[in-house]
Amino acid sequence: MRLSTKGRYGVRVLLELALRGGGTVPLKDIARSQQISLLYMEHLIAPLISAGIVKSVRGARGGIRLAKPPEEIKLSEIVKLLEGPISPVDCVDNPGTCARSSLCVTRDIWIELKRAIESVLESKTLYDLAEMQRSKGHAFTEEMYYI
Amino acid sequence: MRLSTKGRYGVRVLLELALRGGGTVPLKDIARSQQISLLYMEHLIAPLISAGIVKSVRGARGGIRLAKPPEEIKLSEIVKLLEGPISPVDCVDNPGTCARSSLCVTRDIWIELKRAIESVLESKTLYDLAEMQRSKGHAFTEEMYYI
DNA sequence: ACTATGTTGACCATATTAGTCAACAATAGC
DNA sequence: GCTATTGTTGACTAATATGGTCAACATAGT
Repeated sequence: MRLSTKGRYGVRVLLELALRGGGTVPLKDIARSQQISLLYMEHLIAPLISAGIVKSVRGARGGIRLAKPPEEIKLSEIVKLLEGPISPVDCVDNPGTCARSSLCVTRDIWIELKRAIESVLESKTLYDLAEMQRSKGHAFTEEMYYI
Repeated sequence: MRLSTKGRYGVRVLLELALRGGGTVPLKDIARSQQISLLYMEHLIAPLISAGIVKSVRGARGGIRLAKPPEEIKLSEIVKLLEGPISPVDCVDNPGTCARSSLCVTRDIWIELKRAIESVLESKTLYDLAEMQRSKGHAFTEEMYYI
């Protein structure tokens, strides 16, 4: 039940965008403040751009910004885009993968588990995270100049 | 957020033991009815034996059985033994792994996520699963002879 | 003794993860 | 229009995890 760096990094990057406000931010700056490899980050961003969560601007003084207001971006979206389906096992979304799906009670448990996970991730938006961050008394500046 | 075969197989094996009642069952039989490689299953069982969830008997007419009543075996135990800690990311259990843990709101989300997962797995025992299976109208026999 | 089981550790193929590199595309500013 | 600065893409790679097999051994029943 682990999250890979994709999901973790992705959420951090988008949270930083939310905290910075609406401006376009070069990948390099985010990579530095989040201490993520720039080249790796580029690959993380790609699916977020395709999905219309992030908008990018090429060329000098380019960068990325949120394509939607933070309150419209749920964590579940981000995690699904970067980690794939939430389901702990395949048969949850796709009963056909296992012949005993219809009789299987372990599947029922995994369904319940998926719902529990999804309910947490559906209930939080980037706006919520940004608010949490601000109420911790550490807005963007501190994160920015870390290290 | 995926479960490996270890966790899935492990739960299925133990559920079959619970459904069969208290008797000692050869690994071979379980491997056959669950369609799991016997040699792989042996490795799955080992940590369950060490943890005192399963008792084994060597030699002719040997096998395994539950070491405790099914209602005392929570799914969370099984999953933890076979998959490792429930936490979606390391910093949840071990804040020291990341210098920003104390200021990090994404960590707070992962903590919430862990709690949601744990709450599902803590609330279900093998007894509950066995009951669910029986009330589905498909007790052990059907599972047993499933090819 | 012999056979039927479980135990252990070494081994292996494949997939996934986490990244790097190089070539390219587009934009701003001169 | 040139150049520096950015993002885009696909190929590549090292390390690790996954899912399994094999062989040697330990132990119990007949």
